[in-house]
Amino acid sequence: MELPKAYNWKDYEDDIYQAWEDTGYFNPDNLPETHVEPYSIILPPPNATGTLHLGHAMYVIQDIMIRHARMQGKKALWIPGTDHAAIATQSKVESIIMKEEGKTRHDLGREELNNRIDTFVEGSKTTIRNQLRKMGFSLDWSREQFTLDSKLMESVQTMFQKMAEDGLVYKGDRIVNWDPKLQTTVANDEMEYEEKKAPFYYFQYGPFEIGTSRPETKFGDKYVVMHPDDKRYTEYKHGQTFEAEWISGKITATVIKDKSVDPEFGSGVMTITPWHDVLDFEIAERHNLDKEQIIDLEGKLLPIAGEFAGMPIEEARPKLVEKLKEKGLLTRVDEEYEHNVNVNYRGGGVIEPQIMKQWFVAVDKQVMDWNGKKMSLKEVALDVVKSGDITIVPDRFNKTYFSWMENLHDWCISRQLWYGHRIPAWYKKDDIEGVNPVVQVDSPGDEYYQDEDVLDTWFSSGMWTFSTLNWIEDFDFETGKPKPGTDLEKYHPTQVLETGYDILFFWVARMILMTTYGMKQIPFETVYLHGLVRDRDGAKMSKSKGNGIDPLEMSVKYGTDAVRLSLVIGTSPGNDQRLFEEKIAGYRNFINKICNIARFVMMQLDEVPDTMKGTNGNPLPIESKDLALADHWITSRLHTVVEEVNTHMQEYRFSAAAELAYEFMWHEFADWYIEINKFQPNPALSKAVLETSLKLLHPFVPFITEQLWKSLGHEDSLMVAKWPEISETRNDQLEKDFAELQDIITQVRDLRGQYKISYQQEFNLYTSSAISTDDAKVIKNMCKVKVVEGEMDGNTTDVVNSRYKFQVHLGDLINTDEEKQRLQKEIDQLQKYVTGLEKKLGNEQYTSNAPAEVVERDKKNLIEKQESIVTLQESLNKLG
RNA sequence: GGGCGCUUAGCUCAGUUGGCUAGAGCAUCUCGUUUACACCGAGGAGGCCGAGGGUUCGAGUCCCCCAGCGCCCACCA
Repeated sequence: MELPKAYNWKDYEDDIYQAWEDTGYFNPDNLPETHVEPYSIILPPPNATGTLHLGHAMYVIQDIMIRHARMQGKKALWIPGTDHAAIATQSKVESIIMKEEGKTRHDLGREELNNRIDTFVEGSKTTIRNQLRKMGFSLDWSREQFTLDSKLMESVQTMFQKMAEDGLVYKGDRIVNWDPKLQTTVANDEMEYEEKKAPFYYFQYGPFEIGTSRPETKFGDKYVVMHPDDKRYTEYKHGQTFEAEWISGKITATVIKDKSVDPEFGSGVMTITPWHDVLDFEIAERHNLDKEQIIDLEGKLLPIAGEFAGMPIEEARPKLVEKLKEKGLLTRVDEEYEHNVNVNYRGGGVIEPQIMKQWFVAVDKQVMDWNGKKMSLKEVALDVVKSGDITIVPDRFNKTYFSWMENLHDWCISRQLWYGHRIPAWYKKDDIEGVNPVVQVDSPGDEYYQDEDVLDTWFSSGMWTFSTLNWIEDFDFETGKPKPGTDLEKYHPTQVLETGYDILFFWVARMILMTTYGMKQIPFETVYLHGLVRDRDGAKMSKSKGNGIDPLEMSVKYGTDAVRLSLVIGTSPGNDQRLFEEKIAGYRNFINKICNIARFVMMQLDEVPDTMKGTNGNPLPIESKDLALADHWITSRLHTVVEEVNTHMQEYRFSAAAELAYEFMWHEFADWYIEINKFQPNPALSKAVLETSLKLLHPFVPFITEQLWKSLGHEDSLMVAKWPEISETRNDQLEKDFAELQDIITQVRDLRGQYKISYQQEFNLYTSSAISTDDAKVIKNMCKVKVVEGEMDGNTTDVVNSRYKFQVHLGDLINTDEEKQRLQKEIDQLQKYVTGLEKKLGNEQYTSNAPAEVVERDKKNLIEKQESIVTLQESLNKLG
């Protein structure tokens, strides 16, 4: 097949992807029978909120692992899917509706809103599917999943029911993070802090001075709390009461002593508002104090606030301060106070803690059977990582995982949204408070109504590795094991979870909790955490900043393969990377290089009889005795590279693996071997080396390698070609011999350049000892010099074992001053090195403690360099 | 307050269990278009591996300490 000089990915990529899909190999059921051992990865589902960004392009790591496993003859399964992302999706659609129609969700009603969201989500899913295809991901589309599909819906609700039966899910009064804007609770880790400057007020409260940045919560305060050891307040005893003039007249307040108060902060005394502050809530729980609601769910003050009732807090605050000031209770104000405001990171409002009835997962209740012990969810989650059943790459995240898991509190899983998995709890219609639920998937009857809330989206995502493998049907709840012969049995636990480190807590930790409970298995053997993709200045990419790089735009401009390589090379797990266009362009050049290498090889093949072309899939013809040094060398190098790439792949060092294959292909195969092939052709070997290189590169750059594979006449896809295995035939001596030859060539070229000898001129080259005719030919052609054979000692020697001494007689061409300087500099450098080596070798501790081969190498090195110095010194002397 | 990471060539970054005279890409400079490729080839210059201590025959790599940058968690009445 004829290939163009420059590779035009646009002409190939879509067709190649279509051809892959046509083979059916993305589905492991269709793989040849030789593929036996299961290997599975579940794609972390992108949110169905629109389009994919560059972060999602990091899925390429998973494609590399899957393609690698598939070529290794495993039954490789990679399941795609999308997440309904309840709060993110609902608020996105709500804001669209508000913008376009000026309506709220309450105007539409629950059913209509969900219909609108479904339509939106369908559109997103189509876009996402196309984007994933465009990136060349070998996903099994026949097993595609969506977190709200009916089977998954049933799985989630069944899980809820099971957990409720085991007492792991309960309903309770808890202080929760309430978002008055989106009208929902927010998980702790869904909040972010915004630093704000706000006045900090000090008020007289009975005999105490108290400080607050939130005076509007103080209406119901009737406790003052201080540290038990605070010497300033020893005269006040725990439980003692006192009278105080406050907002609406005299009140009776109680002294509480609690260690959670920091005596250094403010006056060391504070009043508490248990209903609207997490810490205050805990103090109130400890001492059994009354709790009173001050602010409603809309963020407005309740009747307890008297004349301020009904006001939003921002409005009430200054007015209340004014009133207290008039009463003479305001003692001072700190205008420069900086504090953090909690904000819903999903684009919601300022969080107002509230006490509400919510559903929780109990993480400390010991009801799980694990390794013959009763353990809690938390204990199991800690155990599986501590015991090494789950490995986190890079391992420094173990520490982060442990500290997070150890501090985990019961997890609030109910959300006041309309979109998502509705909680399968049912109340009698007269049970308005919702205190006696029946928990089951289906409605117990007409006299019941269902809980209004939906589940936190991490509850369903936490089940992702097994819910996507048809857990609801294929898990035998009687035996606690997957049914034999099912996907669930074959592919679970999955091999790897590959995701960004930013959701280690959000997601990875919850998957471990949910899976050890639901499957009695770990969800995955290895967690590979990649870094975040940033712009060239290290800033996070975001739409609002406009510094984002659209992966698809880059794919069109430089080809998908180039984008994929740029995301892999030069990166390491857990560390952020900076990506910019020039980097992608650099890899585009490499893709073009591969294409041209193949073109050269094919042109060469066309010029030789078919019998010399080698046959498809044959092992390298390394055994042949007729090979020239270059042939031996490239073969040996290839084996070395294969071995090292394999090690890198095994150790999850994808950057190193890709870089090595890249280096070999370009700077060894193309720059040296192919150059030599121009006058010493070996098309069969060229082809074999090319094919093995294509295999090594395929997981990284699947499109170009597949295209060339087909061009080389292969029927079946490169996807299922046999991955190159480690070979015994590498030969270090050969590699060294060739390195010497390279060195000679470099020297000669250098001299030729130095004395301005043009290609047309000839200059004679004498070697001081025998050199094989093959090598002489290589030198002659690579350097464009004439090799005078008459000066050799007659016969060619065995190329493999010959040693060279090399000397160039340049006669009149030499510019003595320059040459003297050059030689002297070189001698000085070498002398320095030799002195260092001698000192090293003179040290007995070194010679006896260092590995023998290292010492040996140093000794050999020393002799060589000493010889070089002598030679150089001779040359210098000759110049006078 | 607790924890983690980064600091290596002008820029972006690799560097595995300590062991060849510390690497790559881009940028730069010199030379070169002989039909695989100018999205190219040959070569050069450019580094007290953040500072300071320590362990070791030997440290970019391990330990301690410091500095700058970044991130996570907790707290902020």
